[in-house]
Amino acid sequence: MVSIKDIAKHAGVSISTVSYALNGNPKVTEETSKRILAVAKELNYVPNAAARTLKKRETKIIGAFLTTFEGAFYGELLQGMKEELNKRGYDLVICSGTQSHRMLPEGMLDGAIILDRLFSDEELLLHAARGHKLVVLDRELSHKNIVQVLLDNKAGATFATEYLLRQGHKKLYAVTGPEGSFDSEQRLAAVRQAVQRAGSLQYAEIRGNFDKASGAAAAKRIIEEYDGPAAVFCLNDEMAIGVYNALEGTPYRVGEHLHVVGFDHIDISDYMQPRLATVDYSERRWGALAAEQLVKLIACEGAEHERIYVSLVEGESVGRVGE
Amino acid sequence: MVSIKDIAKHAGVSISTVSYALNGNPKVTEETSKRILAVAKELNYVPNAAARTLKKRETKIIGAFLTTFEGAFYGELLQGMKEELNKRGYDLVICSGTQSHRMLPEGMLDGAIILDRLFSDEELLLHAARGHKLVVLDRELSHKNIVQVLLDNKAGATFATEYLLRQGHKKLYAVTGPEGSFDSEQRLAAVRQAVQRAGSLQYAEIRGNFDKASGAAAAKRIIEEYDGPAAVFCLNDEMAIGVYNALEGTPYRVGEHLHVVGFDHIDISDYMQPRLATVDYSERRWGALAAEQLVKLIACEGAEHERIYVSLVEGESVGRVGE
DNA sequence: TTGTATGCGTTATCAT
DNA sequence: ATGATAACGCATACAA
Repeated sequence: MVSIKDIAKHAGVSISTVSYALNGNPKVTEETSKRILAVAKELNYVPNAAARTLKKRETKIIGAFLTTFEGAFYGELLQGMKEELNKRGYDLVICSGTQSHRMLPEGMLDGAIILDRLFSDEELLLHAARGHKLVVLDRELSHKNIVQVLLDNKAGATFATEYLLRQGHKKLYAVTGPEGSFDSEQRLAAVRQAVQRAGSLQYAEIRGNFDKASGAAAAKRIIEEYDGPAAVFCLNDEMAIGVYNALEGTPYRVGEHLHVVGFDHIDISDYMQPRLATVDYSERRWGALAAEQLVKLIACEGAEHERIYVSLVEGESVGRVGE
Repeated sequence: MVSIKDIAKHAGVSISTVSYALNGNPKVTEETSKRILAVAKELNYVPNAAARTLKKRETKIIGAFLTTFEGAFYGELLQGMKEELNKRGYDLVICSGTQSHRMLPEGMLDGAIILDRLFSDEELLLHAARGHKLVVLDRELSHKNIVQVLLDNKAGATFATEYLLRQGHKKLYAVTGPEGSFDSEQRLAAVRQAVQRAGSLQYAEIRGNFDKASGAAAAKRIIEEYDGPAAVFCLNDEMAIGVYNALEGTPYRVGEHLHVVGFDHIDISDYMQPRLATVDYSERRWGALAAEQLVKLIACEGAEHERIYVSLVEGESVGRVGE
């Protein structure tokens, strides 16, 4: 490995001069600087990250933590983060699994964006207490080193529910996410509120898991007790796909017998037959905003909690009933 | 930040004793060791990664480089890598974009798995020449510090093409991936070979981009010049979805007018109507094998090039013609 | 068994 | 404008 010491030797200067030259410090002459840079290139010099980090106590790397790489990989969200971070001189790495949590306290990251139930609130608060900067996308958590950038789940779920009610539906199912999911719980709370406001109607909740299989299972149960048009709010699109699949080969049709709304507006929802009504938001913007707030937090520039706005996308998966 | 120096002070021993104790070196008494560990826990000690790396010249972190985070295609692949690496004491981080390439030469990674056309062959060879260990999943590259773990594209494309021919098809389209894609080129070569072997039949290639839009564009063109059943081998499933979409609202049907085969066996291919014929392989196994080889390479245990086997999944997207 | 001392590659402070 | 030198936190060879 070639270090600044080698460069110094070859250029006939001291290591401090080399360091200055490499970092563009104006203290060193244009002349020597140019010579040093040339030698550095000649020797294929690359600075050692560990040494720089040890000295400067920063890595210029941000970690995004996901529960798993599978399923919805949050492609656009991550892309949004990456672009924003790169613009601001940071690199992004994606991490998953409890093993990788060590990277935060060990100082390999200047900050982290959390979308990962494998982190407990306590653990995050501990890291924050040690001075690590965090942005959480999947929970509410109060600490001066933590900022929240959250989806407006409440608005989304309210839009969806009221849409179903507006279409005349009197029988409503909510298919939830897994136990303890922040998104699921927030959405569910909004549904309950909207249902309560609406007054007399049949309402039931079915526990799901945010995956296709649990959507299909929910559909099966709904079919079994079918006694007229039912509205089904799947708390994410993935489960709505499961509902569609479960109806294949049965006499029941989406938009006719089961009226389905999803959440997330994932790519294929536009291509589903009938087209899936869902709740839309910009993943990219979400990621970019999270990144922006994290950088501000690190720079101590007064980062603030943010909310990502959502909108309803209507579709033929929901038909009118009643009158 | 609390360092071993602090622990030493609190425990009334020297820093080397602390270091030994923390690393489980048997040179230190059970007694003192226990006391030191207790103090460490008490003080919430966490080792500093930069310092450890600077000294040991290893990070125990592997980087996987992707061209982009978008498209949910690599979830299982990454999961396979992660699980295998974790088992072997390594952590995995996912990186994307040329900016992040620096992590490799700067020594933040003990090795890298490459699936990223943003890396040129020259750049990879340069890193390898510097002693960095690489596994490439998207090209053939010869160097003692590089091992290849490649999909058996040739077998897959041959299976797909021969399947179409077996079903009596005489008119064949291949919809390709982007210019310079290794997978696309390998698959295409195999198609050409199979076509040539088959003798007299109509064959045309349409340049695609591995995304839905280019699949749809290809379908439009095929429809325009339609003059009887046509077989369409989309070199990945994503483009096959595009073909399906493009046919919506036209009188043409998949499995009847256009006979489609894809490649990758992505999740939704099983749910498409009609079910998509495609080429299957285990992403998870691919990732695990890549990880395994990389670790071997790092440990200088004679890693070897590997091949991931594939198989054909038949589907109603292809019907019989002729006789 | 424990302590002392050195160096990993940088940055940065202080002399010169 | 440039050089000598001291950290940064840790591992380890060697001394005691």
